[in-house]
Amino acid sequence: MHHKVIFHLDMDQFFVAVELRDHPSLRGKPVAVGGSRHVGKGIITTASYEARRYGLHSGMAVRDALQLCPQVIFVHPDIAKYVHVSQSIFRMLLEYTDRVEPVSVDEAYFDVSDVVWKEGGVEALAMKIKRRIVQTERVTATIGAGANRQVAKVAAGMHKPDGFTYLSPERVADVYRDMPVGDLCGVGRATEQALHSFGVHTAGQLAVFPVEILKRRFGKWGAELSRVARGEGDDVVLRPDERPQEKSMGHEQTFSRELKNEHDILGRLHLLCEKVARRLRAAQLAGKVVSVTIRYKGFETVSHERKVKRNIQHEMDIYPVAEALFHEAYQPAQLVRLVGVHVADLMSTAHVRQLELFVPPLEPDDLTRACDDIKERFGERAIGFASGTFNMEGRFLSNARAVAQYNPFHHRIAS
DNA sequence: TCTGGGGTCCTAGGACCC
DNA sequence: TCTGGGGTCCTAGGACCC
Repeated sequence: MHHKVIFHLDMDQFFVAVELRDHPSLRGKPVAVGGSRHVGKGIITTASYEARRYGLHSGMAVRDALQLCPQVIFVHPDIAKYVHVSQSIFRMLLEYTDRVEPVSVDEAYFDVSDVVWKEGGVEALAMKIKRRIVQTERVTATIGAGANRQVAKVAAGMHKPDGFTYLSPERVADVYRDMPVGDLCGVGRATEQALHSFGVHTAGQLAVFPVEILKRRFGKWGAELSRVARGEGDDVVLRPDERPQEKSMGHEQTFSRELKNEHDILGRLHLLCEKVARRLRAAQLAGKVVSVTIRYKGFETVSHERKVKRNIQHEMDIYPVAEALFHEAYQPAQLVRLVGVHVADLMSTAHVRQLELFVPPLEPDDLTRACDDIKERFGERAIGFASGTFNMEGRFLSNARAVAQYNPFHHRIAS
C-alpha cells in the first residue's frame, strides 16, 4: 500500500506579512499586529521577524512586548482583509485537490496524493504552489509535507519562513530522534512537563517509551501520543462537503477594566448573547446547551452550563438561561475580568424542524430578521431588544460603546 | 509571560435506570 | 436494603490548537 502525501500550508507571519505588503514603510522594522501602545493592555496576535529577534511572539502581553522592544510599531488588525487574502489562497489550492481543510485563517491541510506525481513530484508541486502564492498575493508561505497531517505539520515547522520540507516516512525516525517532544503535534505545555517528569525529552525517547505507562497517565490520548512520536498519524483530509457540523458557538470578552457592578456585567452578557444568537441565525443553527464563563481578576475561571429542553437560537431564549447560570456561578466579592456565553449541542434548523414538529416554529420572525439586518449594516448598538437593556441606569450605552469597538477576532473563515 | 478569543476533545464524578 | 454491575446522561474543568 502506498502512503499518502499530505501538505501543511502555513502562511509566514501572516497578519504582519499582509500589512508589510500594503505598507512598505514598515518593512525591516519591528512590527506587531494587535495591541496598542496607548491602551497598554491586551496581547499581540503576530510579531514580524524583526520583532521576534527581540523576543516578541504571538500571544505576548503588550506590556511585555514594550519592555523587550520599546520601538515596536503596533498595527491595528484588519481581519476582513486577511480573510480575503486567505480565501484567495485556499481557493487556489482547490485547483489541485478538493481535499483542502483550513485550520485557521493562515493554515490549511491538503491532500495532494492524486496529483503530486503528475505535477513532477513533492518538491516541484510545493514550489509551484509557493510561487503562485507570491505571484497572486505577494506574501510567502511555508509548506511541510508528510504521509499524514502530524508529520506534515512538524515538517512545516522545520524551515521557516518561505520554507519547504518533505519528511518522507524513511526520514521521520531520523529527524524525530533528537527532536524535543514539545515540537510534536498535540504536545503542549502540560503534556511536555509530564513527559519530562518521566525522563522523556525527545520524540525518539517517547517513541520507545512503554505505552501502558502513557495510557495510565494520559488516558486515551496516551496511545495516540506514542503513535504520533513514531511518525504515525491521521492521513484523511476532508472535502468541504464532508466536514462535520459546528458543535458550539460562543463569544467572550475581556474588559479593559475589571467590573464589579453586577448590572454592568449583565449588560455585557446580554450583548454577548445577542451576538451569539445573531450568528446562530445567520448559520441556521440552534443549540440545546447554554454555558456562561466568568473569569475573575486573578484569572480564576469558572463556567456553568445547562442543557435546556428545546433547541434555541434567539437571545430572548438564551439570555434568561445565561443570566440564571451567571447568578449560580458569580461570587460578588470578586472583580470580573471576562464573561463569555456559548451555545453548544448545535443542530441545523432544518433538522430541528423535523424533530420538533409539534412545537412552535424556530424560524426568526420578521422583527428579529430586520434587527439582524440593521446590526449587520449599522453596527452593534444601532438597535436592540428592550427586554435586556439596562438603560434605566444610564449604563447600557457606555457598555454598548465599549463592546461595539472593533473586535479583531470576530471573523472566522468558513470551514 | 500577568496572560485574547475562537474553537475541539477528553475526563471524571454523580444521578438515574435496569 | 448493610447492595452488584453496567449503561447513559449531565456538568465542571482542563489540555490543546491557531
